[in-house]
Amino acid sequence: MDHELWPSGLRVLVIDNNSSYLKVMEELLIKCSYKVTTYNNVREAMSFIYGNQQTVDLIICDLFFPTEDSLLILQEVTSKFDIPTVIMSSNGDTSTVMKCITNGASDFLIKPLRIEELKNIWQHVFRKQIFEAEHRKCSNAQQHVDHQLSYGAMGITEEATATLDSEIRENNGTVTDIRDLRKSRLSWTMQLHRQFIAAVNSLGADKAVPKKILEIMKVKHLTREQVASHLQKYRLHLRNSTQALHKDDRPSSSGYPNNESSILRTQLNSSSNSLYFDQDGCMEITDYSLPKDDLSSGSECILGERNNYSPECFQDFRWDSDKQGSETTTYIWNFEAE
DNA sequence: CGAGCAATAT
DNA sequence: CATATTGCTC
Repeated sequence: MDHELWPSGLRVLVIDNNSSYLKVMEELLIKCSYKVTTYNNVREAMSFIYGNQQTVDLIICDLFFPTEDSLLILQEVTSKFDIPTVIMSSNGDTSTVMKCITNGASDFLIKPLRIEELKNIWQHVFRKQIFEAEHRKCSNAQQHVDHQLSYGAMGITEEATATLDSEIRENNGTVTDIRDLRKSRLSWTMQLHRQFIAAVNSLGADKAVPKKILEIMKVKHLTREQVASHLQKYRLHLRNSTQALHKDDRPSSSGYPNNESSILRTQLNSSSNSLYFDQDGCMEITDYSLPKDDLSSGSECILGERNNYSPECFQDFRWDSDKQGSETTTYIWNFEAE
């Protein structure tokens, strides 16, 4: 699969009462570098979904014999959890397909599935994201514009994807969801890192463990492993910088006291080539912001308007480093360096 | 199970 | 390069 641009790790839940076909599906999906969970039993699958709503990106479900029951399940899943659901069946007559689609299915696939079809399946959750983002944008600022036409059929591609990550992931400058199907790996932006730091600080240096940090951050689709990895790096850099500051009174070799210069040097090093860690992450100053953590999970738009409704505003925000070609991950750092 | 750490992989 | 994963100890 393509390296950075493939949504690997997309979490797919497959339901089919035929266990051997489940196995086939699993292999195919793994070849697409998705994460797969399979169930041959609807009840178990449903209880899994109930317990892991935030953990399932897409459901692929066989059309079971009592078609009506399948449709009920379909309705429940799509309405209650808002998880895109694909129906597969060996019987592809039009009325069945129609029923599935009208009951909320994102797609209908004829049963001996080829891997090509599964490769493209992520688009359904991607679409959902885009529509949510667009919808939010409309309800935010504009009351009545003729949207229907504005993003009718395929207008989705260019503009919507360009604004997707900021629209989807940020709410008042607070990151609430990191999922971005164009990228396989998470990028720790300043915002996200600040929330991480806020969580660490509010817990206290000793009690800051990945699981609790994750809870406090309240960022959808962020995993404990990702937090752990970041925490590990964070502590490493923390250790390095304090270590450097400390051994600084004993200059390395020559008879100079040279204190300040080495401090400056270490600070320069850490701020230029690497990260945001020292900027607001310095733990020596411990409780620099205990209170304003979002204990109120709501995080509503109190300030109401961000002026980003029209393309013109974006141009104002454009950095000169903003050459379209380059990847999204990098220019964030330019932003931070300033 | 999960934290923490280093090595290793992508 | 930053992030993810693995393997190990506690």
